[in-house]
Amino acid sequence: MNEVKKYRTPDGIPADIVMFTLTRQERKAVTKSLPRFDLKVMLIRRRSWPFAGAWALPGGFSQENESLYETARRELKEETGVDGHHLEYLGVYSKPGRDPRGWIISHAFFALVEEWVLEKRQSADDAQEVGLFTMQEALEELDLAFDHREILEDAYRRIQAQMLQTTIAKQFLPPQFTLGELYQVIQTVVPDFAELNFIRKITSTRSRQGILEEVLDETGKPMLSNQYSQRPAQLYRFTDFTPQLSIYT
Amino acid sequence: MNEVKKYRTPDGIPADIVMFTLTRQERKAVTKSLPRFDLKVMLIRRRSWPFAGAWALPGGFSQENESLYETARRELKEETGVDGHHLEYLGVYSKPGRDPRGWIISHAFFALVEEWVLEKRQSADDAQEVGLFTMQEALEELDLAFDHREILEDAYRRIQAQMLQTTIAKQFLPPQFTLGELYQVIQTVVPDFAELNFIRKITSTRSRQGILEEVLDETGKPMLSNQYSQRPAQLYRFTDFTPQLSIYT
DNA sequence: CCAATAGTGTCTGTGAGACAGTATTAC
DNA sequence: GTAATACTGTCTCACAGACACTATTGG
Repeated sequence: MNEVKKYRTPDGIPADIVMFTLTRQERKAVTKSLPRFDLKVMLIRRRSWPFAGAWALPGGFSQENESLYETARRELKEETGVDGHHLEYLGVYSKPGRDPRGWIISHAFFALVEEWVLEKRQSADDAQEVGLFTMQEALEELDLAFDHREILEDAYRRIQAQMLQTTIAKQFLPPQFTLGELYQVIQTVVPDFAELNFIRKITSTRSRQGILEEVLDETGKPMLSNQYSQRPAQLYRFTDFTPQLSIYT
Repeated sequence: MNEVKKYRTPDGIPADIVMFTLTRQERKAVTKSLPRFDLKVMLIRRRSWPFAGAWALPGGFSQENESLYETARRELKEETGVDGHHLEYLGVYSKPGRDPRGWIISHAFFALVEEWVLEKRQSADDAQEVGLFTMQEALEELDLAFDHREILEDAYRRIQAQMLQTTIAKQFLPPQFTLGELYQVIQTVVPDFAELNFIRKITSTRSRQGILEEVLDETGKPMLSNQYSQRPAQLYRFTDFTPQLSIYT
């Protein structure tokens, strides 16, 4: 471990960011109805070699005076104009030959961003072509630059696992929400998720001392919302509690 | 992304490996008894600057023609003399100043290794001082080099989560094992784990179509073992099934 | 018989899963 | 009334949790 500098060192250490957002679908319903969403990812079109013209994940090189998380945070802020988003490390991509420019080891992060942030970015930036794509479009119809398809696949798997095992759903929800909204968000990210008795289970005794709690108003009465339904629905919020999952219990 | 080589680049990209093993405790019981284990980690004592004399995780620098996983695999094989162990990526450690030698970004992995492999290594290598330490010793009593204490803490958390959420327990078990053995392994890694009705739950109807299956002999009769108990116990093996955990179900 | 592990019996309460039915309210 | 969502009723079966009890067998 003390032969530093005798060997060849990498040519660059970028951080690439998978920026997820939920976009709201247009719905033509005669009465109020629950929003439906699409999970989308932000990509930028490369203008120069290599992979000129291909879509790629936004990213940038790390500098000596910052950690990789700080690199990612800086890039995310540069891309969105907003700070404070959920940003999480995904992994390292270091396969030889992954970047024709040389020995370049990329660190992937994923971020959860509100729709309006990316839309603003999309319209504001005339220097760079920016696009929002569904997972299917990005994974099956585009030829992404570098190994970004692999990164995106990993990120997709990760966000799906996180959606079911953690409370990151809150990143896509207002502080208070109805169970219908929560269900829509989960289903958007994990289409296979189907729980017939979702309300039952999430409000059952065990879960009641759990991840969600009812929102009460000043007088202690349950707070309702009829934003998405005729019949008002109970508002919930996430607690600080994160359950420990186990396959053995 | 096309300004490569104009900027300063890192001075080295090592992979550091947290090598976990279970060591068998001596037990003085009058009859056959279940083995008790300690979770231990392998450290090596540094001989040169920086942190000369301090204990550190084994590791080595990545080369241009290999991915970081391959670096880790190579280092693991060099350290143990054995290939094919469970080896998993843990994360990147890139805080500025973490290594006085320069801009050095480390990638941590953790590996699960059998006790005998490390014991052989320990006695065979007279060039390097090698030690096996319990988590408590390593985290509370030693001053580890670099940020290796932080890495070790992360690895400990990770292996505990993995032990409960995946079937890596099988890495510490023979292909066929009794439920008592499995319970000991889980409890060694996750001391908080306590399930009064462990056998009940793991063999209940739902779990029966689950992660474990009974081992049968050629004639279809259940296979038993009395290695650790007077009364023979049913042998089990892990299936290929890995359940999807969710906080919403 | 004893020690040590490997189970089973039993009881209560609660959840899972399926699906029908009722509630609410803007339009 | 209708549409859309938000629940509640009801039923069966299985599991969770607690703890006592029986089973096995080498020494």
